[in-house]
Amino acid sequence: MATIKDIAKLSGYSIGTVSRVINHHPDVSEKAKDAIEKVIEKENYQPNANAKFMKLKASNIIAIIIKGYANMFFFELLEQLQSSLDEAEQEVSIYYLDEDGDEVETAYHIYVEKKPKGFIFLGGSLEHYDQYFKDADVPSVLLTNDAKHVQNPYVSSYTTDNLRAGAFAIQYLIDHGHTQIGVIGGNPHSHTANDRLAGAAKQMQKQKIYFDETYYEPGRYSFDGGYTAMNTLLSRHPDITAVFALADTIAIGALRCIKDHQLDVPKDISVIGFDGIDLGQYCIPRLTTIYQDIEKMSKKATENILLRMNYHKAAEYECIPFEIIQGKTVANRK
Amino acid sequence: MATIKDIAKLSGYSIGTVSRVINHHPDVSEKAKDAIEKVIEKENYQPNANAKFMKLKASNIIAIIIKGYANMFFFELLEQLQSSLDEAEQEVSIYYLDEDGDEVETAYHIYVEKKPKGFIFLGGSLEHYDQYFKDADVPSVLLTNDAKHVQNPYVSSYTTDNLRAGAFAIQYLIDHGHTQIGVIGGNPHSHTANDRLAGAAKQMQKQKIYFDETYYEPGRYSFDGGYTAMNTLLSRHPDITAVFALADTIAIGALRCIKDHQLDVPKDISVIGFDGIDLGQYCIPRLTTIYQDIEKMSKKATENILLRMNYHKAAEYECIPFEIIQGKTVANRK
DNA sequence: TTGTATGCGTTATCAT
DNA sequence: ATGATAACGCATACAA
Repeated sequence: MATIKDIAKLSGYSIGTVSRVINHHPDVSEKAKDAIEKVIEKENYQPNANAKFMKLKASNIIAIIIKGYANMFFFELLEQLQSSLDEAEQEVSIYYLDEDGDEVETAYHIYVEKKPKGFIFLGGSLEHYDQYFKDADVPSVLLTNDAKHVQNPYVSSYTTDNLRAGAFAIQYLIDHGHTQIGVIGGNPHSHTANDRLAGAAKQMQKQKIYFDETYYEPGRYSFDGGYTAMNTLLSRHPDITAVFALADTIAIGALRCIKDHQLDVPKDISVIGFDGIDLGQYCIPRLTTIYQDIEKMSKKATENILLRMNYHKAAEYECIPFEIIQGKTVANRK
Repeated sequence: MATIKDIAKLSGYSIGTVSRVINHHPDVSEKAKDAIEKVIEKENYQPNANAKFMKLKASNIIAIIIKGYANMFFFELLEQLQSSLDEAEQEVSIYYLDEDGDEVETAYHIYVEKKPKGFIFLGGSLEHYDQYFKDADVPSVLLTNDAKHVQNPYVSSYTTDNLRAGAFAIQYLIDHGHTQIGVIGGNPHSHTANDRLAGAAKQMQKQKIYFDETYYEPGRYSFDGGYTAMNTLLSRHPDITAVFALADTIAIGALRCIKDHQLDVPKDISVIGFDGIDLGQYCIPRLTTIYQDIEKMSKKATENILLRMNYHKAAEYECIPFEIIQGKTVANRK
């Protein structure tokens, strides 16, 4: 492994000049540049990033931290983010962590080691943010969860209005004549799931539809989680005519479960999902679902973080409007 | 951000002693340990990994490098690997790179910066391996592609026998009475796809089934790639009765495409996939597919790399037997 | 334009 | 058991 010293020795120049060539500094003669670059090429020299970052007070990257690496929705959101950031010619590093890892701790490690100019969090709730980042001044954006409770001027957030969207999904089912409605997926620790559920429950109450905890079955964010939850719900309430799945992956598991009960979607049971992932439109039948506007979400996130990296500005918390994708999994009962 | 120096000053001990406490070295008094740990806790001190790795000649981690981060098959393989490595109490770091990135270059960077004890590659073909790792002695395992061509005693590989598996899939269709068979997915740069295709073509030739390049349509490893390829194939050969998709994601896209042509799977057209991902068993109808034994594959990979990390041993190249998952997407035409 | 010297936060090797 | 210090690879301020 060649180091900068080796390159210096081999090229006949000093490490100072070599360093300047590596980092494309001006004040260096063409001759020196050519000679040094030749040696670098020949030796297959790679600068040691550890040594490099140790010196730097701030790098030029934005770090994206993704919580829950099997989440297809985040994948699509990530793609959008990357293309937005590419356009702005902004370097990014991506870090994945487990669904029950501590995203703030991870971020702090990255902060210490890589000194990114900003953070974008996909998922997570940023608890104990202040504990770690008490005297840091890096702008962050939290996506899909609200950051108001973080109470930190450096943390913005863009979210879908889960409460309203949950209510909307239920109203959509009601408009199609459903009165026996179940809800599946999520867990008490997930803010997003809780809000969607709360919105759904409130809307049912408002419309005088009977709904109690037996009509809700939690489950992991996976196909299997959806299958299992649907199974439980179906054994408890065989008479339901519609189900609101708190995520598309869950809906897809439910679809399969319903089929295995010799029932038809949407004739016997209607299903509405949440997220609007690609896969939903490859399902048979195509999934009806609440679409989170990932394009707008990532645009806003990119703009905001780019802006706040340069100018000091207060954090903002915004709700992005959702839409409905009318697939083929909701039947009209009227 | 507190450094080891601050901790030393605040605790009244020297940085040497602090370092010993951090790294759980023996020769340190209980008293010093307690005092120092208290300060570390209070200051929320995190060692700077850059400085740490700069000193270390070798870390204790195994690096897993995944090429193509939207590949569901790799996700499931990764899960298996992680549980195997967890069992062996082996620390791992995971790195993703784009489908058309250079996995060897990435690995070399990681090698220089993190000095892992071993590499596991998911996907990729390790071209130019020797160019980068000429005098490194890190054991590696390549999964899903064969490493014989790498010709390096440090690189093992475990693969499904794609050639035989491709032939097997075709024979399965022939056994069910199909004689007009198309193949979709993959590209000329993918070894795996090439082998599966070659196996398929050979088997058709052997069984005197007519097959030329118009019966094959390449495509990206995605739902959309499958949809598009199927669409093209169908317009070229509306009379085919069966399709071999070179990956499950591609098969799922094809399923949707066939449906959109008002055709039924499997009545009008049969579909067989490759990989055996979870999602396939949530499809409607359940996907018939070639299952790659990811459990065995990851067990072997783990054993081999753990072994070779400790004893010097030649690389091995092994084929893992595949199986068929008999779903509901292949009809009997006889 | 180029070279030299210092320091970044750690670990490890000496002493003590 | 503990402290002092060299060394890791690099960037940079300063000197030449």
